Amino acid sequence: MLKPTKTRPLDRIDLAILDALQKNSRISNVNLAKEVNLSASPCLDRVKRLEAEGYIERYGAVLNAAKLKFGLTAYVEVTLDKSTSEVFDSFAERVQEIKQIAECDMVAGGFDYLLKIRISSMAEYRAVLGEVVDIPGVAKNHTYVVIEKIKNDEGLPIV
Amino acid sequence: MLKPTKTRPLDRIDLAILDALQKNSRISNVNLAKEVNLSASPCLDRVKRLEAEGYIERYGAVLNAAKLKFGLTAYVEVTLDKSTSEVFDSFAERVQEIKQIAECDMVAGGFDYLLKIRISSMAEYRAVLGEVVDIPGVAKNHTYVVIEKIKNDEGLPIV
DNA sequence: AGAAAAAACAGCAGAATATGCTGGTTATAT
DNA sequence: ATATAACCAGCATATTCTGCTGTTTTTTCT
Repeated sequence: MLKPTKTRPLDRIDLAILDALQKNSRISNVNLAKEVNLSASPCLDRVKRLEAEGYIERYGAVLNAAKLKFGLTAYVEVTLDKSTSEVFDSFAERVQEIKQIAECDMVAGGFDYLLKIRISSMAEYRAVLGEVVDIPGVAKNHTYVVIEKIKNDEGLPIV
Repeated sequence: MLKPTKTRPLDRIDLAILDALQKNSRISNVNLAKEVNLSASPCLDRVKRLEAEGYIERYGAVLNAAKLKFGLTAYVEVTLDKSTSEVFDSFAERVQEIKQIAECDMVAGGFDYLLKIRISSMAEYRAVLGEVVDIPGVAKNHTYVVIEKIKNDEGLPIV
């Protein structure tokens, strides 16, 4: 019989560590320990455990999109004309290859996929849209260009 | 007379540094230097400069949403019934307060705002939707629940 | 409730890293 | 061609990481 991996629930300190790290992943361990009222060693132990248990997927830097020529964002709704796993799979595959597609979700409620694309200009948007509509099975699409960012994704509200 | 701040374009090494950091912000400076074929000091200088010039907005940890009770994602399209700056402002203000709203963009092309919400259950979704429709000026909304994540946002494709 | 076991904790020491400084090189502009 | 400025590598010191030890607290089982 398979013993389930011992998965202790997270306590208040674990959540404080996760929140501190998602707000600033380059904080030194000693400062992190101070922030969560722990000494350095147990704090480091907990961070290692949270990493090992998969609560932390990765540490990343958030870059300034506008300064790096990705100032425009658009959402594209895509409808496929056939619902076969073959069409789904080839669509998913092509989506990985088009680097301007930042995110792609399969959704329920009216169309099939919602794409978030990041581009530098409408000319580049036009080029990307051309690539998307050429994917086999794509029947319809509709684009919504972002005019203003109202709320930025700053991580999970775990506190 | 105001001298424009000397803004040198980014070279290949700068881009390599930014890409390495967005993929792993906790890399040590000496390893980062190795990766971009530099010695430690100039590498650190460049990182500091990229931070100061705003290319790096912040360093964060990406947490596992499913393990932290945010396993469901939904997109909500919202249409307002009046286009006054007063309605816009109060909407933006309320959006900041509702913590399940991870992202909010004002868009052109059919409706006014696209919300990305993260919740743990349909019951919580129902509660959040109630809060959204109670914001003054909200006329219509439509929800698309995410069935499958096809492509995750892994940062800007700067290489 | 009490004893045994397990987990968590703080402090310490050696290894690794960050960081400011110096001198030398390369690129840029006049 | 020369002067100027930016960039680079290496070094020294201060800080931080990280594994280890003994102690305390919490949990579990009787």
